[in-house]
Amino acid sequence: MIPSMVRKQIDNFSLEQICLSGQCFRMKQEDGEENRYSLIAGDRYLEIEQQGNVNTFYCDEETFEHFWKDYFDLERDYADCIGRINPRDTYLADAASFGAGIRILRQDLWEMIVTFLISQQNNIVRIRRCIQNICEAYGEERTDGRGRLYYGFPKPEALAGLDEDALKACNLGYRSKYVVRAARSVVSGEIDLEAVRRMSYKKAREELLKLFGVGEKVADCICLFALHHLQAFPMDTHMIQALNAHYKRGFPNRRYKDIKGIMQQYIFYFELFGKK
DNA sequence: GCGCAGGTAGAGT
DNA sequence: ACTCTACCTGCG
Repeated sequence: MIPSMVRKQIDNFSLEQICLSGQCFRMKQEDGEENRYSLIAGDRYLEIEQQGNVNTFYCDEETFEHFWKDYFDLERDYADCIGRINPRDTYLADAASFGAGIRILRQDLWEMIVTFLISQQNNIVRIRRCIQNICEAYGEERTDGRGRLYYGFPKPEALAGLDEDALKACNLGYRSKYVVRAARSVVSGEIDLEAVRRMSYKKAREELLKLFGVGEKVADCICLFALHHLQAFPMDTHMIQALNAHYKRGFPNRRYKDIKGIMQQYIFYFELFGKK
């Protein structure tokens, strides 16, 4: 049987940039295969090949239309967002031009809660390893299209019963208890993820802040990368530095009110990878 | 050895 | 309302 695939031309879409922009820790470039990426989202596995603006998604049409199109936010016109940048703001214009291929994904809520709990005071290499570790230890085994084994993301139920320090074995360090307690909060119904999904940005943020270990930065990352609240503007150390250097009179929140999160990603990515 | 990496909770002013 | 510090771990 020939594996099914979907081929699409898409502008402003760079898998490399999405992969590096630090919002998705389960997408990686396949070694030895230059333009090929693999991605695990929840329990789904996808391979994509990217040559210029031609993208081949290795899945059937139905799955692409129903899931991945939405996941990668392919319906949104990012050129239009970039076009809204104040031309006199050369810093933001440069950042956006550098990161034009970034897209804000629509990732799984539970997965983002755990991922960004792990991200605090941590570096990207280790974050990826931590996630890989908990998936291998507590995620369900699955096989991809080529018969290779991979692990889904551990469900709250799989983590809720653990000792608070159990995930230190997965290199989470002091973040172990944050993750275990979050799992308990979900399983006990103390926080209702389905309800959070339906909430406004303000309400969802408030709700997420109730979780032990979730502060403002992590709550905003979850709002942006899982709930697609584009008003969210996560402030981490890099953003504080960038805003101090380039927006002494404050970031123009009003102008970008409904797409601040996209601008945040351009700045963040530019700060990390754009400087020579 | 020491400081830091995409923070946060808790205690102390 | 601020400011300070401990917190795991690995890497330079």
